[in-house]
Amino acid sequence: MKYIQTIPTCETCDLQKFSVFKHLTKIELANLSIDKGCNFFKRGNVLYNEGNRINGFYCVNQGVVKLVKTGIEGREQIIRFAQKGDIIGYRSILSKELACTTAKVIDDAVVCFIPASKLFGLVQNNNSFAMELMKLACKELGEANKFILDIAQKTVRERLAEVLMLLRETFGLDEDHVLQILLTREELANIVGTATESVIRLLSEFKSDKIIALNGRKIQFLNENTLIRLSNFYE
Amino acid sequence: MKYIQTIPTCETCDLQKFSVFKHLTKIELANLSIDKGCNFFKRGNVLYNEGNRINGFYCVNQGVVKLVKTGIEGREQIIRFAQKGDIIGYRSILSKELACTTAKVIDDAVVCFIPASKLFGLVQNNNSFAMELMKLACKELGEANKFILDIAQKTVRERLAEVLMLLRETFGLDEDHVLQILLTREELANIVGTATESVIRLLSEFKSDKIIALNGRKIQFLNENTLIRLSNFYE
DNA sequence: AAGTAAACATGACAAAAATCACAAAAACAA
DNA sequence: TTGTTTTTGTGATTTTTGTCATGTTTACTT
Repeated sequence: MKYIQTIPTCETCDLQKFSVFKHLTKIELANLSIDKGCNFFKRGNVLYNEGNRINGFYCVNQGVVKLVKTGIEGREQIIRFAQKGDIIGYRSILSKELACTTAKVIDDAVVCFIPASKLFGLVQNNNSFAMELMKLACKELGEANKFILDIAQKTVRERLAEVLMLLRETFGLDEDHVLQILLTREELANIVGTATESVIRLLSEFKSDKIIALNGRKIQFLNENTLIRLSNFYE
Repeated sequence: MKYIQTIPTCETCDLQKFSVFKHLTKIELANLSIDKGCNFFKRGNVLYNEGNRINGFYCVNQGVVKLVKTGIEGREQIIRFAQKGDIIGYRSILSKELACTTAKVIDDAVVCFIPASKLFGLVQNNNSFAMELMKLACKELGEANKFILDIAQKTVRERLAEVLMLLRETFGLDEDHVLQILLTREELANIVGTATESVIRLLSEFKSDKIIALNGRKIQFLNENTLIRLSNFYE
């Protein structure tokens, strides 16, 4: 964890245009920058731990953070990812509960920290912001509900196929159709909710079926339609 | 579905004291009652279907409603229950998405319907209400995340034990320790995320272990500590 | 009250997935 | 670079869970 020399100000941060902060006035943005902390975190760094009381929320400026819950015998379940423009920790502030996840950096990141008071201030004074925040929470809730259905009803193969497509949507592919996020097999297993060995086996199966190509942690998408079909996509 | 003669007004509704509406002024409550619909629904009635665009939200005055997502081959997954004082449908209004669940009555219910415009009006003009609503969404999100972990990592037996304890918390027991909600084995399976046969087998197992007693759909709790232990409860 | 449909129960079996054991490869640190 | 740790990969085995078949009981309908 390294202190950043030039703290990106919220006013000049181009991420705010697309984020939950998009309806803030110049003054509100300037005010947001005051008291704001900003740090650089390497892969493996933890922003906060499950069960912590956090007194602010985090805005990811660069890199990728995974939010995980720790279960039986320390086994992690990845709940979601946060990348540039995403905010994390706001749930536990708003519901006045302890953090329900651990936030761990998986791709070297620059993350800003904003005290809870600022969040409450904005909610009080800017209705559009309150609405945006609510929309965000409700969207996440919808996604969580969808995931509950999937994990309850789909096979591991279907879920892995679906997770690959979700990762594709979230992180995109480069010009060679290579997924723009590197995850260990264990991390993949911790999203899908299965054993690491199962992911390894299924990935090689997808590979021999020419659906994907593998090169270390790089996953190249060769046949997305089949992947969608394998995920038992409906609706 | 029967029209109620005497529509309960929001001002006189004693549920509002404990609900998300607790910070509304008398005037706001009176205003909420205008345009409000209120109906009686029998078990099996559907308030709205997954995929519907709903233009209002529902407040449960009496009875129990289950929120389900429909998955593979029509198999239902119960996401949550709503009972007296709970509101449903607000998620899809706030996130401006289609309903992500179907709301089905499982215990004869009186349910009020409030147009979306009223909700937006309150969010705009009453910051405490906006905060309450946010808190609610964030609390639900936390519960959903917890459930994802459970379903991903626990065995069916552990999940059933946990679900029984959750139902106990939500609906309570009578003086004979009988759970105050009647669910079919299939509905239990649709909460736990397993096959109906598995629930039947595990319930009889719990019964022969003297953890519960069964009488039709009535479940009597004989040994809650063992149930908690079986649920692999930690933290 | 009789007939029909739904829910409950149980056994046998099959499928899916976890676990264990171990080896090879890759990543990391000194 | 070398040694160490982590990650990846594979086979064998066991456990868990789902599916299918069938019979019984209970609830609902007319």
